Amino acid sequence: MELTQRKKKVLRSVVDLYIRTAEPVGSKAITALPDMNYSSATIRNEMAELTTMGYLEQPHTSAGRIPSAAGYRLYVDELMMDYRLSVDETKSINSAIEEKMQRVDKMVEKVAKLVSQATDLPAISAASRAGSTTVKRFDLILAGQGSIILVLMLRDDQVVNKLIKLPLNVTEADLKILSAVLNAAMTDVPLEGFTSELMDKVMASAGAAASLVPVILDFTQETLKNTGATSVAVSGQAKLLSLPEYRDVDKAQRVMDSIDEETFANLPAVMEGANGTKVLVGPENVASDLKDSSVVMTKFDIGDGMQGMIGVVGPTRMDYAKITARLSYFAESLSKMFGKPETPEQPKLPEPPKKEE
Amino acid sequence: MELTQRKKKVLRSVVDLYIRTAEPVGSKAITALPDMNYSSATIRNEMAELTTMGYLEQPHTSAGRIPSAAGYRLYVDELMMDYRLSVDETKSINSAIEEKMQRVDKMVEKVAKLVSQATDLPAISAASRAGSTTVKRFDLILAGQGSIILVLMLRDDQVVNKLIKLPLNVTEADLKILSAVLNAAMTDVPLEGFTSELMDKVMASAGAAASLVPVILDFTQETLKNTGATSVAVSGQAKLLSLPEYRDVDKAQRVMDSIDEETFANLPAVMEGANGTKVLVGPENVASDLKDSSVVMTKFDIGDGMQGMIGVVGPTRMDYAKITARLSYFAESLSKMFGKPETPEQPKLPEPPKKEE
DNA sequence: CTTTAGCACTCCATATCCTTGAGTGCTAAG
DNA sequence: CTTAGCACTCAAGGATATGGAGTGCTAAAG
Repeated sequence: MELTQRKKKVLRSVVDLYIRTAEPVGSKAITALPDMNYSSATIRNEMAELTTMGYLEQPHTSAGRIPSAAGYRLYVDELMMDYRLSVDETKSINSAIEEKMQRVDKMVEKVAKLVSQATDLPAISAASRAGSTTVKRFDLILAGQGSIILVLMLRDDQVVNKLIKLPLNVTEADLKILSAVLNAAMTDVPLEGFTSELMDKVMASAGAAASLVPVILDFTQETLKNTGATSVAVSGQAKLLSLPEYRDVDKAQRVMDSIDEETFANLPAVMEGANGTKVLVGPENVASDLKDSSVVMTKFDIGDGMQGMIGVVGPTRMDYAKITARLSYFAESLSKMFGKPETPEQPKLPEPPKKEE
Repeated sequence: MELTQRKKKVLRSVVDLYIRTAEPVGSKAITALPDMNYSSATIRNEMAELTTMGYLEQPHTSAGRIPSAAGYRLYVDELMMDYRLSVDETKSINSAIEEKMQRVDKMVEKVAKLVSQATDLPAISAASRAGSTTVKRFDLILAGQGSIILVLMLRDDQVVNKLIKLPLNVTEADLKILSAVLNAAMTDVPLEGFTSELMDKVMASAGAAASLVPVILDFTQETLKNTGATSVAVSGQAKLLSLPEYRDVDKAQRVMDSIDEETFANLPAVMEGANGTKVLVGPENVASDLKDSSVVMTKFDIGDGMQGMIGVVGPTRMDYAKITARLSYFAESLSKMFGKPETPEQPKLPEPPKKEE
């Protein structure tokens, strides 16, 4: 059965009001709204039908109505009005983003904090490398007696290093040989390719510095493993506590516990395919403790083949329009910031001169 | 006025009981204790005196007593019995620590989580470099056209790197010259020494690769600045909510908000001088929102001239004996783990053979 | 056929009162 | 100095009343 225009209007009003007040909405409150030229009785009839249709619920006979999960779903998909960010909001989001962010996990942490501040809700932020990488280049630096610095440059131009200290006398020349061997044999080898035969082969031809090989390859494997990993950060859990739905400490705790890094470690997977912002209303959540909370999330681009995700957790009664708007804006700004290829301090590329400053 | 032996015993019992039950302790509960061969009336007299002396408090006339801040202080300083960790406890702490920890900030995060799990309280963990370091060695690696990897080895053997991409053709030879210049001029120079004269001088003698110099020195300064910074992590805030003193949501929120990274960023400073474990009881805390919570913290050694700190936040009624024991054990284990110079996979140092396994 | 005024009814929230019991302080006897 | 005894206090919890917001239904009006 299709919803009449008026039913939609009533439903939207109920959800809007409930989002604002967190109290069951009565027919009278609806009639008070501008643009609602019906008596409370009419609204009551409409609300009664919306209830039987499953979009509204009644906590008890003589209370107002609250939206059901289906009601929220419909609201999110069709009913809610676009929320336009105010200049102040975009400004504060922008200024928040402009802070310097250096390493990926620091960045993830910062972003989580910023999103939480911008939405006044607990936020999570994650970044993960799409596929696994390989090593593009090995370098070995002799750095004093018994100290060797291993520098790995990965396919995606990420560079990692490790200081190796061995009570072992190796010469510059030995290292040259070893690095040549490594570069010949182990570059472009994915993690799965680290077979013991291959490693033995390297070992055999490594020359004087052979005893370094195990350390080097261990570290390399470790690195390849890690760069595939997701880093996740959570911020602002305590914000839940100021919302009336989480006055119940136990509930709050359960929710806060499930907003843990692990629970969301696989969320980027959930985002797979979906583009734009995704909303999970109450029971649509997998984690049982989130069954009466909602999650809003968006992905963004970090460049270098990495994927980022930001999201917030809040009561099912959250201001979806506002929150999704802020989140999308955030994601867009972040994509703009990171998505581009890195070109820092470049001494002005020869570009067609433009007038705009 | 000195406390009699019996008063101390009573006070200790009250604190112990209150820690266990979180309920005001009555005279009868005390008499029920083993080793308390006095009637409730006697205990009442003692308790009355302890109250006038300021060690105990009465929520209202007809309630039992709870320890005052002064009471806790005395308890922590003199009264509490040493808590011996059970084998299970040390085991679980050890196994928790044994997980691999790689980078400093990852480590800090992990430790916070572990401590929180071990104590069932919100935990913070911080690490900071004592003084500022200098660069021990510059290396430049040519990694394809326009890509140069800068590798800095710091005084404390920490190694950092940065990939520099410039649309610029430099040769291996150019880099050799540049790195020689850098190593000659900029090693062992503290952050304050980065004067513009010095930097100009380097720039002048840098040869073909001069345009790299600003990027390199910027990054170097940035690095020196950062390594001095403290990294802090918090974990397990939600654990507060299961404690009766934080049933009051507002209070819980205030406390959780003040267990923020920033508030504790300067805590390592508080630990300055103090060695061993430090306990801040209720009003002894600076942050006003922590005035009725307590903080227990310990520092540990990370080696490389770094200082670490772990701490927990909880109700004033926390099991100080148990918590300090666990924390100290944690700190010791961490110190053992990090404090030593790193000597991995070392093929057995020649040591006087010992029988103990 | 739709809308609306009117009214009886429901039921939660809040306030009020009462009871119960743990715990105290004091006194007087051991 | 210790302890039994007793009157007193006061928070916590249960029971009961009351007010009010909101509903559903009916019947009249548009």
